[in-house]
Amino acid sequence: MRIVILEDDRDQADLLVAWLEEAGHQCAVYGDGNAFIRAYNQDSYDIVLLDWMVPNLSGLEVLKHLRSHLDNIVPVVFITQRDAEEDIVKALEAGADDYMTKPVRHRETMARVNSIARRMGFGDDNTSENYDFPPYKLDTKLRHVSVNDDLVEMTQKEYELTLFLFKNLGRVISRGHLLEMVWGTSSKLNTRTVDTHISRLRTKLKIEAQDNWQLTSVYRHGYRLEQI
Amino acid sequence: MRIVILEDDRDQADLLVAWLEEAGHQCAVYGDGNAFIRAYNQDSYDIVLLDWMVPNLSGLEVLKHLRSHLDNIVPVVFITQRDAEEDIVKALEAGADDYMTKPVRHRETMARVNSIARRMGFGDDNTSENYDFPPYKLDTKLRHVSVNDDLVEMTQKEYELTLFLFKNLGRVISRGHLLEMVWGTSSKLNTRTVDTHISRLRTKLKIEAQDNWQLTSVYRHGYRLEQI
DNA sequence: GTTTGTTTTTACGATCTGTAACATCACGAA
DNA sequence: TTCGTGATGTTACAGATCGTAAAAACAAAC
Repeated sequence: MRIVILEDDRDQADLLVAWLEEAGHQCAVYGDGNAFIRAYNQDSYDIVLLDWMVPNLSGLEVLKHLRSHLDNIVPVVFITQRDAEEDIVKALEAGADDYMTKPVRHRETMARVNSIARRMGFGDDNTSENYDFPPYKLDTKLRHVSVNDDLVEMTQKEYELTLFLFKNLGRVISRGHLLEMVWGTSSKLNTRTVDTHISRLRTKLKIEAQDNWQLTSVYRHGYRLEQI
Repeated sequence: MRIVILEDDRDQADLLVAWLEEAGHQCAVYGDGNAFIRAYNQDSYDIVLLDWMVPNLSGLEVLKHLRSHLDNIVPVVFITQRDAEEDIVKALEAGADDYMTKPVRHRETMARVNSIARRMGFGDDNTSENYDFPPYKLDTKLRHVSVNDDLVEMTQKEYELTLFLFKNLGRVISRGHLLEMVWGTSSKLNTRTVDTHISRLRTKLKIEAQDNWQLTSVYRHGYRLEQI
């Protein structure tokens, strides 16, 4: 998964990155609040790890900005000093999903990240979970998508993209994010492949014909599938 | 939120700023009445904290000037000595929304600020709210704006700006404030982007054709959308 | 090698958005 | 009051971005 970390302590960040990359995740690290927000303006991630004490803008400020302006769905794990209990309350109230206290430990970190991953259905393929958002149905076992119970003929890539979009319903997903999670190619941002596939999905899923669904582009960012 | 503080005691101000920034707010501090008014001439805020005793112009004078010349909507919290009860009456009569007595305490301060924040709808995502100001209607779910039930074709930026203006009906909003809340860019004040977009909105919303609506510029400040 | 189905690139028109340009307006100084 | 300076209103435009169709590249099966 794509994980972004806000942490000004270099060593601390390196440690987290090492653990997470070992587990097969992709990490981006920013050292201060403004850099983090600038980055999130251009891109999207699957998990956010926020340190409380960072230069420039506190983690809490970043969190509030994230929730109100950028993404109020992405899971956020807050990292704070062990003794600052009231910080925890504030962080959770402001929309954090979980927290850890410093010093962070390997097992705990991976447990929390994996828990989120599982909850998001990113585990292995044993999550034979199905999705039912009328008129759409996804059968993850058979890799079938249907509209009003009519099977939609889809290629591999189209199915993967559809599944990912449904897993991130309501969120703006950057092209980089899609390329990485669906195509597996990091870098390589100067391609129009994503756009082409989105266009094809719009046709195949008959999005236009549904009055409560839209698959919209967000200028200079990416795409969002939502039910309204 | 954007909070401006008038307080000449450096320590006192630092304390307030620390608390407020910790809670994710953005603060500006001025030490005397004239500086405060000069600042408010150039910018707008979501909350004003006014100390009673400041050099140059008393808090009450500042408040009166603020209400009569600058902004008679922004919530003002007045800070006064514990024993000066008559000051409180005067302050509330002059248009203050709330007051606190010195020495200010953490819990109390945050409670009052949060209350205002909640009242202003800055709390959580009350984004499912719709707005109905005839002949204008905003559907925040569909991100649609209509005039006399005719859908107005808008780009995303235009919609965001419209929404923000309606959320701040009757208030003068500085360009800096708009750039920060709609564009997400602090700094960068030497652009005419806001003006251009406002102009486009005037056309699309047919402001001129409505005899009880105006979207006016306030010289060297910003813009105000109001129903008259 | 050919066929067939999939994926990516290319191409081009439409759309979005900030800047430039210039006319007009507001305000303060003389 | 008049005048000058800087701010605003508005339109035009340029560069970037997006939608989509069609061509090209690729890959697997025959």
